[in-house]
Amino acid sequence: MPDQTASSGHRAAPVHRDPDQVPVETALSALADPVRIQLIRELAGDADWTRSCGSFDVPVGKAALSHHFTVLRAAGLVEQRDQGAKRVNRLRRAEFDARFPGLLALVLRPEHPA
Amino acid sequence: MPDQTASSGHRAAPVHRDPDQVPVETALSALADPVRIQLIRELAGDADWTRSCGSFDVPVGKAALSHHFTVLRAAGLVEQRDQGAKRVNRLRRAEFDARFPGLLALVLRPEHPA
DNA sequence: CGAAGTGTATGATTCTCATCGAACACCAGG
DNA sequence: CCTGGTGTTCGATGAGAATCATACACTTCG
Repeated sequence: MPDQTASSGHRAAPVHRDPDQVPVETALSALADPVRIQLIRELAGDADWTRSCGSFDVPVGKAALSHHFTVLRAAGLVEQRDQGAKRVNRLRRAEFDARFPGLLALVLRPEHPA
Repeated sequence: MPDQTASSGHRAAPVHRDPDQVPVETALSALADPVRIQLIRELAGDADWTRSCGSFDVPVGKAALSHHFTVLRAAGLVEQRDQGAKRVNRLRRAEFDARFPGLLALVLRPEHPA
């Protein structure tokens, strides 16, 4: 009977970085990619811990997707948690916004004025 | 006897792009480079039209420097004007900030306290 | 005019990064 | 236990970016 806190296992454990320790240049280059921008936007649209990595509609394979999440974690933009077989995500809104005020808003903002 | 408005000549004329027509991704990748960040920072420290392209203390050659300015122009970050033999620069603070509020501030902000 | 200074254009080189395919590890369910 | 689903890792590939050295165009000044 599986524990309700789930994940009794010992797995790789995703490497996170606190937004406070992220250089500006890293944050900018993390967001300067169309695929990652789309990930952030979709992630912002749903509640925390409701989206698994594979649930995003992006035009890349699994390997590339995994890479993008690594970049996002290293930039302090997303947090990941293992939930059973899946790895679920959370956008670190408050923390990231405290470190880089307004930056997330620019990316989440609806595209092209005209 | 040189005209006081200077530049009687017919030269290449630098290609500019209005910040309103710049995609977010372009702005971010333009600022996601250490050399260009330094250029923006130095440029912000002095008055408009007082800095020529060669007056920046960056660890790259002339060709690469010229390339970086091309990128900055295409991102709507700087404006250039020919003044005699030199090409002088101006940071498009207001216009760029109107298009991407807060972004320039993040880059100009003093680097991580610790 | 000739020389020196400033910036651009071109071509080649190097590096980084995004991507894929395949192999592997882990979890859940029959 | 075996199978299908999820995600990571590895190696290789390709595209794009940054850089340099050289050559060129234009300006200014002697």
